[in-house]
Formats: sequence, C-alpha cells, structure tokens
Amino acid sequence: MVNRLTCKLEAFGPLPEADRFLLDEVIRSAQAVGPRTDLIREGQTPSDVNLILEGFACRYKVLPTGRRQIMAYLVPGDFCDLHVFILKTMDHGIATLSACTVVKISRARILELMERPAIAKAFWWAALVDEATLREWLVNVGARKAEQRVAHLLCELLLRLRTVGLTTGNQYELPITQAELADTVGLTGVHVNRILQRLRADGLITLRSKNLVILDEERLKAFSNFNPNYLHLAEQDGLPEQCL
Amino acid sequence: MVNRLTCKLEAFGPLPEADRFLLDEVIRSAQAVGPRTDLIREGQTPSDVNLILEGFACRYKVLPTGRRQIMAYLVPGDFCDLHVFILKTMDHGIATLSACTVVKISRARILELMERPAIAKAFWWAALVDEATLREWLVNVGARKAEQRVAHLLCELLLRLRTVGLTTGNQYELPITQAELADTVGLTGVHVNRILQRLRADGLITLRSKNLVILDEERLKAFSNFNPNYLHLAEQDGLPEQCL
DNA sequence: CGGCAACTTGACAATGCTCAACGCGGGTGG
DNA sequence: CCACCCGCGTTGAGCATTGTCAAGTTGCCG
Repeated sequence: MVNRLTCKLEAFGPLPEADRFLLDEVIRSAQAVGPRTDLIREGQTPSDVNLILEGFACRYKVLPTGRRQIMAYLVPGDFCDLHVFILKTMDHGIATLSACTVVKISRARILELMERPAIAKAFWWAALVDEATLREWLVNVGARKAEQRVAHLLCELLLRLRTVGLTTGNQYELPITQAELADTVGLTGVHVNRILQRLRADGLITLRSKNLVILDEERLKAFSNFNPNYLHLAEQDGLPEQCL
Repeated sequence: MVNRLTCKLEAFGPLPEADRFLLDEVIRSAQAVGPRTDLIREGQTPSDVNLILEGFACRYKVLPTGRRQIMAYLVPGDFCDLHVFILKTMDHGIATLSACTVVKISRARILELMERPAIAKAFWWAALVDEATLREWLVNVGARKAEQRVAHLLCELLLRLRTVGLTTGNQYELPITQAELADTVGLTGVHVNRILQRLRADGLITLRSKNLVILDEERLKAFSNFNPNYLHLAEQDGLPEQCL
C-alpha cells in the first residue's frame, strides 16, 4: 500500500530514499478511529501529532448558538497539528468525519524527522499550504456565492486527493454528509441539497452514495473560478508522478 | 517610542534584555508607505519579510468578479510573511490600508534572529496565533450573522491593539473605510453601514472619523460571542504589562 | 422487516444585496 | 478664501438569495 504521507510530501519535491524509508517507519503504528469521533477537543493540550492515513477528518468550532463551522478537511497525508507544541491549549477541535486510520506521532519523533533537511522543508511546505488553503476557504465563504462555494470545494478536493492517489480519473470518495458540507461552506443543509441538485442538473457532477464524479473538470473549475495556485503544487520544475 | 514588535512578542513571554536590544536594532530602517499601496502582489516572489510598525495593512485576494476578500489585518507588530521563503510565489497580495511605516527585514536577518531561542519561540507563537486568527475569521464569516461579525471583529482588534499599546481605555484608531470593513466580513458596504448604525443605536460603540470607542466592552463581547482564547494571550503564568 | 439517519421537497420568512440618489467633509486649485 | 470635487457615509425601495420549518422519501444497517 502506498504511503500517503510520502506521496503528499513529494508533491513538493522528491525525497531521498532514506527519508522515504524513515517515513514508512513512522507510519507503522496506525490505529482505527470510528466516524464522528473527536481526536482532540477544544481546550485540551495536545501531546502527540495526529496524521491521517485513511478517511476524512476536520478542524471545527462550535458556537454557543449550536452552529458548527468546519475550518479544514484533513485527508490522507495531512497532519492535524504539526507545531502546536508551542501553544498550550487547542482553540478548536479535531474530529473524524468518516472512519479513519490515524497515526499518533510523538513530539520527539517529529523533532527527529525535522533533522532531515528534505523532510523538514517538506513539513514546512505542508504547513504553509494548509494555511493557504485556510485563506482560500475564507475567500470561498466570504466572497463566492453559494453554488460556486460548493463547486470550488469539490475542485480543491479533486486536486488534493489526486496528489495522494485517491482519485480514479475525475472521481473520488467523498465520505461526508450534506449537513457537514453545509457546515463547511457556511450554508444550510437544505440549501446545499438544492445546490447539489443544480450542479447535477447542469451536468457538472454526479454524487451518489458518497461517490463523486466530476463530469467536466474544466467547466467546473471555470464555473467556480478555481485557481489552484494556493495549493502550491507545481512550483518545482519536475513533478514527481509516482502517486498517479 | 515603544517597540511594537517587542510589545507583541512579550505578550507570549518575557524576552531577555539582549533580545529586546536586538529587536530594537532591526527596526531602525523603517520606511513610510502611503495608504492603499501594495507591499507584495499576488504572483510575486517575496524576498524580504515586511513588518508593520504603524498603520493598518491587510492580506487580500481579488476574484475575477471584482469582489475583494480581506483575509487578515496586519497591525503594528505584525509580520506580513514570516516564512514564505519556502513557497515560490505569493498566492495573495498584501497592501496597506492606511498610511503605514514598514520595515523590510532580509531573510538572513530573520535567520539570525531565529538563532535566539526566546525570539524563535516567540516568532513561532506569533505565526500560530496568526493562523488561529485566520480560523476565527472563517468562523466569523461562515457562522455568525452580520451584526455579530462586525462586533466580533471590533472586539478582536481591541485586544490585539491593546497588547501593542495602541488603545486608550476602550478606544482605538480604526483607519479603515466601511467598504474595507465590508470586504473583511463578507458583506456589502451598504449593509455594514446599517449594522454600524444599529451598534451605535444599541449603545455598544461610537465611531466617528476613524475613532472607535467601545462603550460597553462586556456587552459587546457577549453580543458577539467573543472568546479570546484563539489569541493565546493568557497562556503564560505571568503576563508582562509594560505595554499597557 | 424495522428503524434511523440522510436526503428531498414545498411554502414562507428573513437576511442581505442592488441600484440609485443624496449629503457631508476634507482637500485642492483658482 | 471660496468653490468645486471626490471619496465616503447615509438612506430608501425593491429584489434575490438563503434560512426556517415541517413533512415526506429514500436507503442503508441490524
């Protein structure tokens, strides 16, 4: 089975054989976590770093009103909290959406990995891309209208999942309910439902039993004004292709 | 004149005398920048790190539709792009809002500073707080309704400016137009105008010629569900007070 | 087969947007 | 010093988008 973490990191640049080996080591002690389960709760002090190997997780906050906002999707290859060592308490929660397999990596282990220059740089890149993605989500929710928000999110996931080898063509598993999608893009479940139907009617997507097909990638990207620059995937001269 | 950067960093923890001296050094070569001026544009490759000493700047993106989304306010003591060394191109622009004074710090200088453990840790903290703030803005725009979005933003600025000594009581300079506020919270200029009037009518704030007074801090915080935990100000045992 | 969660649909209400006009105020040039 | 102008703030009316509530329907899992 492919190492999703290595896959992802090599989207930034190739890693030495030895580093890849090291990453394979780290990933051994995976554990299964059920869906809708907190990995860390707001207010807690994290000790280990969580790395997602399978499934979808998310960062989220719940307001006193009961409204929940999802602030990030964590997909295979993503770290949950790479350098929260410094902050004492979590200001948000992290929970699985689907069933996941997760690795807990100790602080010591992370520091050990960071001594490898190529890995350290790749970790940095991953953290910066996470932040850039967060910014794009703010743009999505703040500046795009409902239909394009959803479309944009689907485009982003296509690229992100593609870099870790979790797409087949223009199709991927989206193990998420419409209500969760709604909490992501700042809309109502009902409204998201209607939007999905419009996207289907427009021949842009197919979505049945958590299986998403993007029928016309170019048209969906154009429709949602999708500009992939914030994922910083194509910055190296040569792109490694071993995950596709 | 107080060193806003030191002020801010010491909100995380006290710095050794020598470190403070070093930071004072760095700040000497300030330059003035007019309002509404780009510091970096999307697509460019940054060389230096910008540090704001006076005035307000912002991160922003402009969509093809013309809609602009402001993704962060950069106030005195804030770095614009502490570790974008790694990414090749900017995925967003940074521009001044008001007239500013800015210091350009070379990459070498930053690395030099990062060798001081206390400074390095404080820089880390600052970067993580920036990210936490970004998350809170996503919550703000995605999950709160218009009136509370604005109120929440005003509360946040009160705390942030207070830590760098730019408030007098519950009052501070807000050198920003209503249209810019609108681009920040994902609303229309017209609507922001009406909201401000409602906040005034409710006796929560006063805002005249860029001068904001929060008339009832507790009520405004309660109204906007403001929880300052994401600013991570009170995590150290002893809070330094030299900036107040 | 039952049950529950997710999805779907409709009618209506509320929130926020658009467009358009006007006032105010500070700065500039005559 | 005055007049003008332009950017910003303000206001109103009507409209569009999105939310709310409530009632089905579907589909999966036990």
